Amino acid sequence: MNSDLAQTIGHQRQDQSDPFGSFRHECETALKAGYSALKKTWEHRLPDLDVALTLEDPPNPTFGQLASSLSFELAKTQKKKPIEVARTLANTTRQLAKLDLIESIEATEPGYINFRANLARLTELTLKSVQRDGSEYGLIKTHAPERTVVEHTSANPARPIHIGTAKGAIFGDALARLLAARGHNVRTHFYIDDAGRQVAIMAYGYKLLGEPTPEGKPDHFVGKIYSVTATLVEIEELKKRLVLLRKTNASDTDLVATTKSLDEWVGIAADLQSKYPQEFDRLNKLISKDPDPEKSISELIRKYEKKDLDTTALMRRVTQIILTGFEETLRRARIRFDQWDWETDLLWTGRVAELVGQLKESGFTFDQGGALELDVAKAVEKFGLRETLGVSPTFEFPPLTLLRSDGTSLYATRDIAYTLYKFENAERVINVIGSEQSLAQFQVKVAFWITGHRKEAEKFIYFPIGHMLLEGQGMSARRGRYVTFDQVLDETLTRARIEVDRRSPSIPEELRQRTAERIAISAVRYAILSVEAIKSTNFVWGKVLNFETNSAAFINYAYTRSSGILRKLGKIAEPKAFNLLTDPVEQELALELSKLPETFAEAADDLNPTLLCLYANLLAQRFHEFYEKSDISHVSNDELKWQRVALVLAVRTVLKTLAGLLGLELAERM
RNA sequence: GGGCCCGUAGUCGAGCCAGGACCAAGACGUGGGCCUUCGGAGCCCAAAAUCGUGGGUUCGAAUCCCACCGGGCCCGCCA
Repeated sequence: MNSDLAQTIGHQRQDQSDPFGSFRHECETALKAGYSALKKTWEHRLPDLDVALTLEDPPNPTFGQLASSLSFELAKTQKKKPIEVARTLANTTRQLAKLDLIESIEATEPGYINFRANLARLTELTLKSVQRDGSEYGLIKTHAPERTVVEHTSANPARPIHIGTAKGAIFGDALARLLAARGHNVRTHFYIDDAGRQVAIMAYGYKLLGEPTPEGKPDHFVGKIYSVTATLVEIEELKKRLVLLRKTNASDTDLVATTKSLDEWVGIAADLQSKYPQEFDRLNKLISKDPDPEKSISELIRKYEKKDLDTTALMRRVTQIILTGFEETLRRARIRFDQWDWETDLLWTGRVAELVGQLKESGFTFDQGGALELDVAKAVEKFGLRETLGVSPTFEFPPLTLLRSDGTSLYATRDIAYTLYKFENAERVINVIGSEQSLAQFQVKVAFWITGHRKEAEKFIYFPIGHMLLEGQGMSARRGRYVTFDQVLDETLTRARIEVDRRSPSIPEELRQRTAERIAISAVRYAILSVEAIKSTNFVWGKVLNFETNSAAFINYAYTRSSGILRKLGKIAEPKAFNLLTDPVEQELALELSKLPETFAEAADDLNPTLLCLYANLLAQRFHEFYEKSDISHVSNDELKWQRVALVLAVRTVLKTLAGLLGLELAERM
C-alpha cells in the first residue's frame, strides 16, 4: 500500500466503520511499538521505516490475514537471518500489542511476521457495522472532498453511439458514481461537438430532404442521413480532385491514391444504397443539383460560428434530434448527465477567442502561412515539463495549429478552452476519452502551463479508454463495421429474456421482462467494467450474451439465492449475538464483507472501478460457498438461524451497495 | 523517423504504480464428481503458465531500470 492510501485510511472519520481497517490499524500500532522497542535495545542503528508500508496480504489464510516483511529489511543492517529478526520482533510486538482484533502474532519462515485476525471478533464487528451503517456501510468519505467534473461519452452528434463510445460512457458513469459515493461533489458533463464538419454535413442533408420528421429512433434516423450525405459529398469531391489532378499532370502516386480512395467510397456508397435505397436515391439527386456541396457545407459552418439566426436554428434543431436519441440510449444503460455543453457556446461567449489571445501574448505562438501555431515543444522545454508529464527526453512535441489561415478555430483549440471552462466550477477535471487522444491531452496540459493555469494542469486528469475491437477487428464507422450501443442492449435483452423464460416460467410475464432488462444491462456494464479501461477490449457477441459464464449473472444469482432464503423463512428475527458463526465459510464470508471499506476507498482514489468488479465477484463466490455448506431454514437452533440470517442480510446490503456503485441492477428472482 | 499504450495457461484476464512466502487469483474451455436440504445461472476435484525475449539493480523481480521483439494507437489549417 502506498503512503497516500495509508494516510487516507488513517484519516477516516471516526463515525465510519471500517472493520478490516481497524484490524490493520491494530497490527500497525503493534508493529510500530515492537519496532520502537527493538530500536532501543539493538546495537546496530535501525533505520526509520514506515512499518505500515510493510504490511501486505499473505498468499493464503494459513499465514493469517496480514503479514509484514519488515524483518527482511532489517536483516540487512543487523547482519542476521530474517527469521531470527522476525522471531525477536514478533515476540516484542506480541508483548506490546493489545489483542482485540488480533488473535496471534507469529514469525514464520523465511522471515515474515504473520498477524492472524480474531475472526470471531472481526465477524461480530463487521456484522454490527453493516447493521448500523446500512446502505452507507463501506462508503467511507474522503477527508479532502473536491468539486469534480467528469466529462465522458461526448459522442460525435452525427451518428448513433457505438460500442466503443459506450465503453467510455460506462467507465465515466462508474467513475462518477464512485467519486460521489466517496464524498466528492461530482458533476458529469457531455460535450456536444456541434461546431465541427460532421454536424454541418448532417444538417446539409437533412435540409435538402426538407427536414423530415424522424421515423423510428431519432439518432438512427438522422445518423442514416449523415452517412449517406457524407459519402455522396466525399465522392463528389474526389471526382473533382481527380479531374484537377489530370489537368495539372499530377504525379502518378497522387492519381493512384485518389483513385483508390474514390473506389473505396464508391463501395461504401453501394452498401448504403442497398441498405437505405430511398434516402440514398433522393439525396443523390438533390446533391448532384448543388453545383458546390462542399461550399454549402463550409458556409453552414461559418454562419453557425457567427451565430447566424437561421443557420443556428437549423443546426441546433438537427443536433437536438440526435441528442434525443442519445438520451434514450443512455437512459436504458442507466447513464445520466448533469450538464450538456455545446461547443458553439464556447465560441459565442468568446471563451475561445479569449484563450487564443492569452496564448498569443505568451510568446509561444508563431505564424505559419497565415495560420496561428502553438510552439508546444518550446513550452515543454521552458517549463521543464518532461518529467511532470512523464514523457521521455526525446519525445518530439509537434506544434499545434490554433487557428486556420481564415481565422476559424480548430477542435483542439476549442477543447483547451472547454477544459478551462470546466475548471470554472471545479477543482478537478477528469476527461474520459479514447486513448488515441493522448497527444492532444498532453497539448491541453501544456497550454495550461503557458496560460498560467498550473493548479489546473495538476488537477486535470486524462482517463484513457482503450480501443474496442469487433470480433478481433478494428471498428470502422464509415465502412459500417460497428455495433451500436442500442444493438448490444437489444441483443442482450433478447437473450436474457429467453433465459428467464426458460428458468423461471412461473414468474408473471411483466416481471420476467423487467428482470431480463436488469440482467441485460448489468451484463453489458459488468462485461465492460471488469476489464481495465486502458486495455483494448475484443467485443465478441458470444461472450456478452453468455449468461452462464457472465459474472454479472453470477453476482445477481448470489442475491437471488439470498432472496430465496428470506422468502422461504417468511419472517425473521434479530439474533442476540454473532458468536455462533464459527464455520470457516461463514468467517470467510464475513472477512470479505469487512474489506469493503478499504476496497471502495482504493477503487475511488485510484479511479479504478474494475477493482470493485473483482471484489463483487469474490464476495458472490464466498456467498455461494456459504450457501452450499451452511443451511439456514432447516436448522433447529433458532439463535444460530438468526445469526446466519444476519450474515445473509449483510451480504445483501453490500451487494446492493456494489450494484449502486457499478450501475448494476439486481433482480430478486431471475 | 519520434512517441504513447498493451503483451501473464488453448482463450479471457487479476496481480505491476507502492518488489517479499508467486511452485502466480479468478473465469471460459477440457476431464471427473455433487440434485430426499433454502433455486444447479451453483458447489467440489483435476490437468493446463519459459509471467514477450535478453541483460541489469536487489538478500529477493511478473512487479523497478535498460535494450530488443510482437500488437494497437498518435504525430492534420480533421474531429
